[in-house]
Amino acid sequence: MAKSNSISSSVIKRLPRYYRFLGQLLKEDVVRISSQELAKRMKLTASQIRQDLNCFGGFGQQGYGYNVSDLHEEIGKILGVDKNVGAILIGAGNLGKAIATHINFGTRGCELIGIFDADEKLVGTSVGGIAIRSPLELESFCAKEKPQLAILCIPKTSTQEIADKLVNLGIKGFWNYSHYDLSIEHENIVVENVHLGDSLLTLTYRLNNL
Amino acid sequence: MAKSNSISSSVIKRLPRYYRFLGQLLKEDVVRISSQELAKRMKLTASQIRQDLNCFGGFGQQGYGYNVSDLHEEIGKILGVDKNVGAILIGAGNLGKAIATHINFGTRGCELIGIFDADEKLVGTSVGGIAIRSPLELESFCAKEKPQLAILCIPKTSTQEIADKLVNLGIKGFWNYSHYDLSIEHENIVVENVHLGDSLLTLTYRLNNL
DNA sequence: TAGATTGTTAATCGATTAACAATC
DNA sequence: TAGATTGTTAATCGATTAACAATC
Repeated sequence: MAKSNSISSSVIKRLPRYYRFLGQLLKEDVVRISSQELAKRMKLTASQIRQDLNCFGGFGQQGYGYNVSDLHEEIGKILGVDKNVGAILIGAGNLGKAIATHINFGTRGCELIGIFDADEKLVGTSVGGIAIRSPLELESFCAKEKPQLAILCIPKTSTQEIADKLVNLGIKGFWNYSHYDLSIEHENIVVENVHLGDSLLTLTYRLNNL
Repeated sequence: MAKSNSISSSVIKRLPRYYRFLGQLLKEDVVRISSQELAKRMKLTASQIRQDLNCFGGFGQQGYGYNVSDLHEEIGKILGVDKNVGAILIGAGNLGKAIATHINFGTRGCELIGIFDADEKLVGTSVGGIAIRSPLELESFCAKEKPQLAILCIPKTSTQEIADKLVNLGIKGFWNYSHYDLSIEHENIVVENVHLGDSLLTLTYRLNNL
């Protein structure tokens, strides 16, 4: 897909939200919706919705609007919810365990296939039905199962080192929860740094400046 | 502070990252840094850094750059890390527990002072040294302790209802982890919707479109 | 003083919004 | 056909980058 890389990240970041709202409309048995109605629900402008959707093609019909079910499916395809990307979790502390059990990977084009933790007391136990393995098994596991995605729930001091190692084992994407801004020099590697602490700080800033 | 509300949210969202990087420089015993050096580290432009900082005042010195310790402290003050905002957690499931134990509230101007869960089996137990209470106690607790911030780790179906209730109990800010886009009609309420699932979807989108 | 680097204004770039012809 | 609403182009707005005078 040549076009895909040219989509601005502002648009991409809005796609999951469209997908969620359309899923909700589907649940409410709404068959069709106009950009105007959807804009009202999502607190956006109708213009923006039409612009965003037209990055990927004309999903609507003049005089009618958008078919909710079709549009939901189309956006799902764009996001790749029908894919099955193998994911491994590194670090099974409080946060790692919560991610493993709380995130619905299946509906997001992923499957959690392995969990690793250096703590020997955890190795052998399981979280959400998935056994926790020793990092020593990482190499053979990746060679066999070929996960493409790694979720990092480890201390910031080891993040860069482990990420570099994982790149060599074939990992193409990082969902990074460590308090460290991961950046990978290799080409064709994607990183999503999640900084929950930053999110809290922007909230308290706004709270203190009401 | 009249000025505070006029700061664009693009700038505000970058502040915690500046704060983190300056904290790291401080650890590395770096005394002074130029916008250019900092830009290189943070993968930003020097222009942007100077523009951002000058929203709040001239923290630098021509010909010298910025004093790391001073700038760190100034940004900390702007973000309000020296404040002590009372926070309550609603919902002590996997995610709630992880938030309670994993987030360092103290260094972010907050203090977690109460946890609530409707599950009777959880009431009376504690997480991170804080007792889990019944939602029945919510009203009296808020009247007494006056928390300003609520962290919502509850199912999406009950989010809006509970949030509206909490507004009436004096809550001014919501850190919302439920899979629901919370919006509050009342004035002077701030909401930060965290959608971890959306974050994963944008990552898989990019992964599938490399 | 000369060199370095800020603070700030001006230029550019990109994203959002408005407008409207196309068309269902 | 008439009305509604899209797809798309043009206008606006805001954010980022560049440039440079001020100044330490």
